[in-house]
Amino acid sequence: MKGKNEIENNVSTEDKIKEAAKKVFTQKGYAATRTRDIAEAAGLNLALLNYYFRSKEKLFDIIMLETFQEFMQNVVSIINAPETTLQEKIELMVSRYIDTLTLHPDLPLFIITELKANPKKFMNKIGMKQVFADSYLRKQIDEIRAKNKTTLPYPVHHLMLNMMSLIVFPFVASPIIQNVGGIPSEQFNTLMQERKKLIPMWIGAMLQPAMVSQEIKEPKKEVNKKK
Amino acid sequence: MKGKNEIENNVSTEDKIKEAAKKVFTQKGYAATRTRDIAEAAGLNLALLNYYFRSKEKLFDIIMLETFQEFMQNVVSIINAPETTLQEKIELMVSRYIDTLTLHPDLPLFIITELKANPKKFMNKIGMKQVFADSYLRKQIDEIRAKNKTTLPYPVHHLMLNMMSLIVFPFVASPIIQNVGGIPSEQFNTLMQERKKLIPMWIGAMLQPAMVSQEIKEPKKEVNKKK
DNA sequence: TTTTGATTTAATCATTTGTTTAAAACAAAA
DNA sequence: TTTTGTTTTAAACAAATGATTAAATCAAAA
Repeated sequence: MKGKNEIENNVSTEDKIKEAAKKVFTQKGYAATRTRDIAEAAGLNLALLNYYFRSKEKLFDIIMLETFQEFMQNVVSIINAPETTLQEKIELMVSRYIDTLTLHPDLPLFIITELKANPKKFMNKIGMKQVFADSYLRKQIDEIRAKNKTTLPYPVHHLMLNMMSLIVFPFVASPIIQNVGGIPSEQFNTLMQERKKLIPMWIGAMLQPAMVSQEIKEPKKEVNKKK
Repeated sequence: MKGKNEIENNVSTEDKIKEAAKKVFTQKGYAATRTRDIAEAAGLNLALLNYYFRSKEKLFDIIMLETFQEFMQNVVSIINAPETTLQEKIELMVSRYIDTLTLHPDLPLFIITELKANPKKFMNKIGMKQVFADSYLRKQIDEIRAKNKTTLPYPVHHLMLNMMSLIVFPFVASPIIQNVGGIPSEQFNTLMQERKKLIPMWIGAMLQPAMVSQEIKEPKKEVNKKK
């Protein structure tokens, strides 16, 4: 026999709950969300959460895992494509991430916070160690270094770190940038769009042997200029 | 008359509470910390928190404000010094921030999370809008741009954004970097130390008119190379 | 020493919050 | 229509949690 809700408004209550849970959890974090918040956001009776998912924690684990995988999948398929050049890979990653984060700016802070709150719990279930080390992207970077007959004056890790920093941090820090830095949200989005072109350029520069020791050309400072 | 605790072990109970509160709050965030956690961390009776600070929230507000100001003070004094060159300012900021964050890696995530959870509350009390826009650093960057007879192909905001991203993000994302990226904590710290020299170099490169459109020199890709 | 006001403690309170339960509503099968 | 298994609801429970209280303790002043 079948319950009434297999298809209702085209979406099952189970999915309504997941949708609402994802919204509230990613916005406020596990500790700050009340099961009642989720029920209200879903427009459903509180008891349904436990009926479908047993407990707040089990529901959260599902959301957390799905969100994390969704977030990482973005990058995995790109960095392992054999048919794109390094330049293309970088441009693709930057562009796709900025689009994703513009739509879902809460994701990175959510993932980082919850992973930090409970590292052991998710570390295993995620099985994602070495994604970068074994990637095709990594192979291509090594190729560049060989071709240029130069060793970058720093471990490759910095490159990946820089790329993620330049892409993700502005979104993570947007509460500060917008409130403290006094940058309104439209201007913020414009800046992020500009970065689609700028970040690949900056990363490119970091791969140039020529820029090994850049110094800033600036007017000599005179101390006590004001006497 | 005087209570017994004016000086005890050289530190008042009020300060013990603040110290413990700062530790627990910055580590777990407001929502996830229990007043009992703080009392236990301080080795004090639970009721003392309310005796000295009235409520969890009032105690939190004090910690939050002090922490934020401490975090910002680092930068304010540096970027407004008239006697240092731009290059020196950048090196100083990078170096000091990396040292601070190595000692207190929880600070940025804490500040960002709590500011996001309650923007209105802290926005006003902080009075820190326009710190960058009015800074001496900003003036110096504009000088460089004039001197180089080039306009950077992007708004100045990106520079400050990049610097903060390159410095702060690795610490914010350290749960991912260490657990998912499989980088142990000693190697992580080594990387951060390396960045004291690298970040000023990278930022320097971003100020060069020459690097306006860097492209990566790489071997041409052949599709189906494995055929 | 006694007194006094501040500080600390153990116990308790009231509210919030995750979860359960028993009954009602429902939709499909018989 | 009646039966049956599923889904939903209102109500209640138990534990957690922030806050309060009244008594005990303490250190300095008288």
